Order: sequence, then structure tokens, then C-alpha cells
Amino acid sequence: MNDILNQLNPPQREAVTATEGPVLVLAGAGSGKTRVLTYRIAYMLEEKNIAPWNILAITFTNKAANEMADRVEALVGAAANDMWVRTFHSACVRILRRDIERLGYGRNFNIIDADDQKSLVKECVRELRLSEDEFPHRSVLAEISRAKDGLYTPEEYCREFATEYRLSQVGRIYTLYQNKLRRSNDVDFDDLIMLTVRLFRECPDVLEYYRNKFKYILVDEYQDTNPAQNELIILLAGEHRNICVVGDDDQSIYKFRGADISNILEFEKAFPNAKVVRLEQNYRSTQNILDAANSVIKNNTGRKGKHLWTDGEKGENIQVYRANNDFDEADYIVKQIRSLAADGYRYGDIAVLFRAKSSSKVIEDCFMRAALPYRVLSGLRFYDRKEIRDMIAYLRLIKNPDDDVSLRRIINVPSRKIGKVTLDAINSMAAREGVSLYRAISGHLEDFKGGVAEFYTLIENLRSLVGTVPIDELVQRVYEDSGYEKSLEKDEKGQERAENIGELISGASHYTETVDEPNFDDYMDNLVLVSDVDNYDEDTDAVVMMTMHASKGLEFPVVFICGFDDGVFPSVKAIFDPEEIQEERRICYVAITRARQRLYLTGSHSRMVFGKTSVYKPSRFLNEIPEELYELTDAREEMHARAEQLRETMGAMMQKKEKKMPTATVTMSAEKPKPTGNVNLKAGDTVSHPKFGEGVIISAQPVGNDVHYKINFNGVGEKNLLGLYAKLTKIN
DNA sequence: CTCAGCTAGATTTTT
DNA sequence: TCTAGCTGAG
Repeated sequence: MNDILNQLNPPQREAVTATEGPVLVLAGAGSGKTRVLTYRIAYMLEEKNIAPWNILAITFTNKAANEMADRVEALVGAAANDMWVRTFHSACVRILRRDIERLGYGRNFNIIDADDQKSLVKECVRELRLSEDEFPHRSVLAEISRAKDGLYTPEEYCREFATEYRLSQVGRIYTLYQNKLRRSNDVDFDDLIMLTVRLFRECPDVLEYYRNKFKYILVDEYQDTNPAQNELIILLAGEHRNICVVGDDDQSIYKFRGADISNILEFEKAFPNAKVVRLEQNYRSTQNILDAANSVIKNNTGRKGKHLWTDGEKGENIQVYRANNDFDEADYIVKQIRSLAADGYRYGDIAVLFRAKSSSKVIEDCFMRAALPYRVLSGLRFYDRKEIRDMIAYLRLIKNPDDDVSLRRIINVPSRKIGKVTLDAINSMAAREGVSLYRAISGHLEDFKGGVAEFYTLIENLRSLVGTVPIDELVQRVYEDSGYEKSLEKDEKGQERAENIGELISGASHYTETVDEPNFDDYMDNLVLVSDVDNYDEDTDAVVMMTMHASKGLEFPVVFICGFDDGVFPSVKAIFDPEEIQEERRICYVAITRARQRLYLTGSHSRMVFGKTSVYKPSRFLNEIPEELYELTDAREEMHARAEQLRETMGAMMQKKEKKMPTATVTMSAEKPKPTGNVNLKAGDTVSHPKFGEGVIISAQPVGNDVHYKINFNGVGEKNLLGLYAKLTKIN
């Protein structure tokens, strides 16, 4: 054990050995946070003889939880198995599975995911006869989610916002949404936390049980907790106060998901006399990179305050490049990577970070053309794929026939010729009798034949298999018997989809083989809560591209941060709000501190956004970095030198777009094919359209370089058409 | 019921 | 400009 302590620097050692009482560890980027957490647990077990089952370690991601569990096990061996090392959500599931009946839910509740939430909200909006334009599911869902993060029940929410029209309507949606969830015994991600808090508040004996059980609590990434999660921790640790939270207020970048930075800033209010430990020595980056990060983040207010430093070298200067346009920017990145490769870097050592996914496209194209190996991280997650979600919907319906959301999803997938009309009929039947859709069907079997009857038999048959066949076989049977397998034959993406389902099935057999007591309910929890950990495989030698958010917690020898322009990063959406700018600045801090040796910041004087070319100034964050830390290259000054290459790039792009021309001459026709449409028509003109026949223009509204026509066609009625695209001919 | 064609919208997303 | 999701014609 002394060995272990000797491997730590003084503040790290302090954080590890302060096992009693509240501790706040402010862990700067790259300061050995994970090491502190794992050593602390090892220290508690070995030196303090604390029983492993008295320890609760909470993380946000499964990846972090698994990593922590593995590392602790490596230090102390099997004792690690008796601890709870879990994500907030999976810890809550486990607690709720035991006692949720106290809140009137059934113990076999299903956990619905974002996609189901979306359709449920839509359904609610429609049922309440509200406009889907005014209450788009996206923002309503965010609103509901924030409400739950803030521990507002529907009733409290409605009361709170009764006087404000929009929010009071959202309150109605929230109420209906919650009722629907409850009726089908479903909970969403946010419910997992909120219901656990409710359970603790309403059932003191339950809270007492867990307070006794978890005498020592650790929370990782504390800056990312939302109010509900914070309350959960306060409830659990409030009595014994053996709570250690680790985080970095400067790395709080998930406000939009409900994370509340004040949880970490005000930790000492919740736990007076907390010991505060700062980990500021950095073991990752060069001093230049740290200086840049420090100088940016110091512009934020209300920080706990930290100053990163290293024993290591000053390192290379940061390279700043201002391109002429976004193609040129991508081109620069490719060229630099080539020369880095020549310097001995592996592609896998290099990461390209961007603020928004949309920025990746230009760069990807450029990499593709240059034949540089790359991967984009965090595209579609495995369990977000349509075919996987369809399979899961079947499984969920089998598990819980009252799960209307899942039923709607797959009753006609693959097609059983069950359309809106039939579904509406079932729906009103169910509403009339106050039962779920599936029960409505089973109660009126005589009324249904064909598709619906077929579907019912299918589900009943599959249901009878639960518990009698292994889970992987069950999944296989769903896949075959539902006709899904067959339907993929006609699907152009069928091959890939079949492979994904194959992976789901092998995942299921892996589960059956590795888990002590495999059971269907538990398998389903894992399916929803455990996304495919991380498809980031460090062994493949390819440049990684990802959002700055996704890069949190990772590190790379070389980092490119692209789109370093005001309006791109910081995002336009943040530019007028000082709070948002502070959040962007934290994102910037996170991004910069990913780099170990070399950092590139690239921007562009102009870029294509939404089809229009706009002009950009350098990111304001660049002004916050002292000039002596970087070398600036401005393409504008080298314009002439580069003009030739640029032309080639553009030429190659044009060629790629119009595959027809084999070789020909690469001309400089950057002009796109002229839109054939007619934009010179006026109100009153008579026109002819291939489909709608003749009509008279009622109005012509210019929209950009296009014109928006409202036309009254004879016998057809009013149509809205765009001049550039509609095939309109003027008739005199 | 299905599919083509149009429209509106277009940060970030650990669970 | 690109694309996901909705609408309306077959």
C-alpha cells in the first residue's frame, strides 16, 4: 500500500487518504483523476478495512464504471466485486427494481429511450389538439426532461407555470405524458433518478437502508450532475457525510442536458467543512498547451479556480491556420497530417475535433479523396439503429404487452398491412375501455383478421417462449418469426442490418454465458442502459474525428480543433448570451486539454453554411491566447501560392459530383448547374406546370436568389412552389 | 397502404 | 446545401 501512496503527488495523496467526511476534489484535466479515485477505493479497502459492500462509486458512463471497476480489481482483487460501481442510472434501476412498488409502479417496469419518448410526446401533443409547430417534440421533450432533472412533478410544474401560456401548455403535455408512461408501467431515463429521489423522500425506511449500506460514497464527474442527481447524493450521504466528489467546474459542458455547475460550486454549502483538494499538476500536455488552456479559461467568472502546470517541456508552438474557405481548411489538415505521419506519428495518434457534427462533412470528404484513414466517432450508436430498435420493441412488447409505445412501433414492421385506419380503431377501442392497445386487441379478437390477428398470434407464441428458451434463441426467434429477417432481403441496407441483428443475437448469447443468473428482465435493462460502451478502438490506426463534447476524457498526441471562428466556435447560438459563452469557453478548455504534444487551431475566412457562403472572423477565444504561444499562418497572404492547389481541389470535387465525365479537361467551372427554373414571374402571370396544369400566380415572394410562388391552378387549387425547382412555363 | 416528392429546419447528447 | 419527416397522389 505504501507503494501506492508513493506513486502519488501530495494533493493526490491527500485526496486518497481523506476517507472520512466530505471531500471535494477539483481535478484539472490530465491531473490523474482516475488514479486518485481507484487508489482511494483501494486505500479504503486495504488500509481502512472498509467493507466493499459499504462503498458506492457513481459515474456517468458505463465506460467509466467498467474502467474503474477493472482498475480497482487490479489493485485489490476479488473484493472489488462486492462494491457498487455503477452509473447513476443503473444504480437507480437496481434500487427501483427492489422497491418501486412503494410508489405504485410495478417492479417489472420498462425503461424507454429517447426515441420512444419522442413518439410519446408527439402522441400527447396531438391528443391535446395542440399545434405540432408550436410545440415541437424536440423542445417539449427538453422541457419535460429539464422539469424532471429539477425534480418538478407534473403537478408542481403546472402550478409553477400556470400563468405563462406556453409553459402551462407544456405542463399539460407533461401531465399526459407522465400518465401514459405510468399506465404502461414505463419509466424514462429521467424518471430513474427522480423516482429514486421520491422513493427516498417518501419512504424513510428505504432511505435508511441505503444510508446504512453505502457508508462511503464517491461520485465522478460531479460537475455534470443535475439537481435531481445532486439531491440523490445529498440524501444518501447527508447523514454519515462520507462523500467524496471528483470533478472540474471548468469541464462542465452539459448544461443543455440539465447539468448544473452550481452543484460543484456549492458543494461546500451542502456539506459544510468539506475538505477541498486541488489537482493542478498535469501529466498529459506540454506547458504551451496548458498555458493556452489556462489563459482561455481564466476569462470565465465564478470559477473555483485552478492553474494547470507540468514538470515537462514547453513543447512545440501551437499552430494556428486561417484558411480562405472551408475546403482549404480541410486541405490544410490533410497536408499537416501527411507531414506528421512523415515525422513518425501514427494516424491513430491524431484527433480532429469540431463543435458540431455538420462540420465534419467537408473534412471527411477531403480525407476520403486523400485516402487518409479516418473514423468518425459517435455517429449512430449501435442501439440507436432502426433494426436494433425494432427488435428491442418486439422484446419489450413480449416482456410487457401493455407497452403501447413499442406496439405502435412494430405492429406494422415488417408490413402486415396495418395502417392508420386500423390503428385508430384499436386506439379508440383501447381508450373506451381504458386498457392498453394489446389488451384491446386480445379482448376483441373476433373483430380482427389478417394482419392484426397474425400479429397477435406471433406475440403470444413468442411470449410463451420467455423463460423456456435461452435469451439469444428468443431474439433469434423474434427475428425469424416476425418476418423481419425475410423483409431485409428486399432492403438495400438489408445486408448491413442483418449483420447488426446478428451482433445483437451474439450479444445476447454472450450475456447468457457470462451472467450468473441470466434473466430476461435484467437483459433488457442492460440493453437500454448499456449503450455499446465505446466503439473507439485505439488499435486501429486511423485519424479520429469527433465533437469536442465526445472528446471529453480522452487524450491524443496531436489534436486539431477546426472551425475556430466566431459563429462556428463559439457557436452562433451562444454569441449573444454571456452564460452560453462561458459554456463554450469550457468546451474550448476541454478541447485544448485533449492534446498531449501538438495542437492545431484551424479556422477559415469564409465557409459554406446552409448553402450560403458567409464570412467569419477568428474565434474570440484565439484573442485570449497569448501570441507568443502560437504561430499564425494566414492563407489569404499565401493566396497566390495556393491558388493552383485550390483549383485542383475544386476541380476534383466537381468531378466527383458529376461522375459521368471520365477524364476530359478539368475546367474551372465552379458554377453549379444553372437551375432551370423560372424566377422572373410576377403575380398575375399565367403559367403551366407539368403536373398541375395551368394556373395563375397569386403572389411571388423572393427568398434568397429563389422566388416563392403561390399559384392557383385551375381545378387543383392553391399550391406553393419554388421558382428554381418547379417546372413552370409562362403562358402569354 | 405506400412511396415519391416537398418542406422546414439545421449545436452539443454520458443514460 | 442536405436530410428527415410529413403529405398527398396512386
